[in-house]
Amino acid sequence: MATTIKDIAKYTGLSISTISKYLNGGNVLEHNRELIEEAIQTLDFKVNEMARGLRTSRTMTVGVLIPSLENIFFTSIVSHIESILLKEGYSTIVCDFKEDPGLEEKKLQFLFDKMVDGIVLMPLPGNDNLVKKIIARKTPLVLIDRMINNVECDVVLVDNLNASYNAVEQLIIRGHRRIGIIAGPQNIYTAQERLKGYIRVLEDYGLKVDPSLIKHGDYQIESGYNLLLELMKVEQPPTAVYVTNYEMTIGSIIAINENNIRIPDDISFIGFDNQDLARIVKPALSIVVQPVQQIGETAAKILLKRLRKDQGGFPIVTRLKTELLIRDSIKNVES
Amino acid sequence: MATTIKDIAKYTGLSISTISKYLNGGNVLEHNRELIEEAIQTLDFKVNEMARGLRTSRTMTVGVLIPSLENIFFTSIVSHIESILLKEGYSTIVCDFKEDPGLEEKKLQFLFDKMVDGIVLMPLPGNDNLVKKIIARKTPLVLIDRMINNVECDVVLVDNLNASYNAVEQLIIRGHRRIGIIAGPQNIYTAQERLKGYIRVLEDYGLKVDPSLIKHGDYQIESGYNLLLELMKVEQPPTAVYVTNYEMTIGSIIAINENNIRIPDDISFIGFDNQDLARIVKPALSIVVQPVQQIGETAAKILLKRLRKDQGGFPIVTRLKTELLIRDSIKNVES
DNA sequence: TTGTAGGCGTTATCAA
DNA sequence: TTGATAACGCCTACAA
Repeated sequence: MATTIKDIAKYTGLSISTISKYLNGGNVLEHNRELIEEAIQTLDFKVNEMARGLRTSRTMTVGVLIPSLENIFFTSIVSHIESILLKEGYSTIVCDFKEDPGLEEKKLQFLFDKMVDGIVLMPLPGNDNLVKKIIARKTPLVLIDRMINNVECDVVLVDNLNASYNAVEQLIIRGHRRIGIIAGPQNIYTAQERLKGYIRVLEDYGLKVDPSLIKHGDYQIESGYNLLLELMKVEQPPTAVYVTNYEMTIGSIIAINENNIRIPDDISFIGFDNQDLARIVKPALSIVVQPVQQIGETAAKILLKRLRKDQGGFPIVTRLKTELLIRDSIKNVES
Repeated sequence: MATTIKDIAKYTGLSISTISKYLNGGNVLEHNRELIEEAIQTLDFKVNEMARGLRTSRTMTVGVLIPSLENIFFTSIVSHIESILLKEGYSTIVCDFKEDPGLEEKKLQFLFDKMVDGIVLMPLPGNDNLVKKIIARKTPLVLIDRMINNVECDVVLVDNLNASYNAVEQLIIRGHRRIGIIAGPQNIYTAQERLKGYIRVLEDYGLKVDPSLIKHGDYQIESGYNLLLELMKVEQPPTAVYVTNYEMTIGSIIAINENNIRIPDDISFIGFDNQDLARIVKPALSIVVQPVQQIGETAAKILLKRLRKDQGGFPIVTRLKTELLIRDSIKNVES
């Protein structure tokens, strides 16, 4: 049997309620404090979270809901969330919904049933009412990666617009005038932002935006593969291409390899997200790198703040900067 | 306020204990059964796991302890574990210990404090007493990826020996006689097995095992990089190399690219673990693929069995087969 | 088959 | 500051 408050009470000769008070930060005579601490040490006492939870209806548990556990971008964010929360005694229940909206709802219900104290969510598009549901239950919530329109909520974003802007700008500076983009789904927030950055920088530099150079994929490997080939078949093909997520970057690279397209001679290339990838591919890829650690830590810290009932600054919208790694996949074009 | 058994009792006019009995699979009059089910539906009743847990000292929670959350091999196993457990109402607390033995112990303690009902562990070498600790507490435990000597425990393994055997055999069949291996740490079980398979197949085919062609790395990218270059500098370099985990495969590929080594002309290559990688690299890589889904599902199912107090077949040692994908990275050597 | 009553380990209220 | 006591929601003898 595990030791309980009762045991501590016996050991110290104090009452249960005094021990409980001490445990929750109340004032206790110096002498008693020492006594209690000694008892806790020697008896190896740990509060029973379930009993406590039953009384306080707090579970010291938070749910993290992400689209997939087979995606390094997501899991490495989770990893950083988890280590922050753990320090405060919270355990993290990770659920993925395999990119399936139906599952998203189911898993959320699961988390509700488990009575998590808070939730970190990376929402799929179109499921905005899920977010509303969470908020309606007053469960503290931090969103990651995208905002929901007309809903006030703490959110950690990446500055996708400027990420694109800076990436494409480097291509322009190096003389490229026809630049293709493999963008994401039009209903996904991050995809919209990344596309906006592309368009804006072209406009800022007085270049025309050619719709035939804008391809919308679904963020999966296959569409990266197909769209890259489509781009190469355009009447006047681009001299450079910018791919806006990890999976499509992989797909594009596969297409490039299988079709003997040369980087950067046939096409200059900027990809997204994964540093290892950048080095594996030859020549070394230029990529936009997202600050996964910061994303995770920021989300966790905001959630902890809310868990403490601190509503300061609500809603906190954090926008983190990406990093642009320029490697050997970009060619200078003579003008 | 959430609805409780009490509410169901009121709604149905039955007593709390009858409801409870029903909930736990006891016999109830057909008429009452329907009544209760109706009440549960309309009042949207969910048992309070904390109250139940307080009584039964079960948390309906299992802990999964893996070396890292930034490794697709691990996280995709976790993903499959999680979806099986979820169906049975268990939530999964994932902890990673960032490849740090100190953390491993800490996180385990965390799981104990959270009173998880069971644990799935992928243990680091040398921390065998952790496993013993878990067993001593009688917490159901399933090991993944490696066994512990002199300890009886359910475990899900991959047939690493034959994985290596088959991979290297393909190289031999294609005429290779000097085959290098980038093996893992000598104290890691899987690494030992993979090396054994390499040695055995060489012996079976009457080839001599040349120690200068066996390099031990630490399963990290960097060592894959270094060791591949070392192998190429051996007096009589190998014509083929077999790399025994994902990270070192990446490292090797980077080294190959940066040094303009050609696959398969300069060297034939078989890597490990990641299917995407195989396609990204040009030419397409041959690789050993581990059955991540089976690993996860098997582990989860065994754990569930134990959670049900079913000790049948203890200890269950499952050994799963790998798959060998042969692609374009292997050259036929004329003899 | 159903109901009564006690207790799981904690927190919170109120007196002392 | 401390202590007695009543919940929190559920399960489980035991009695009816």
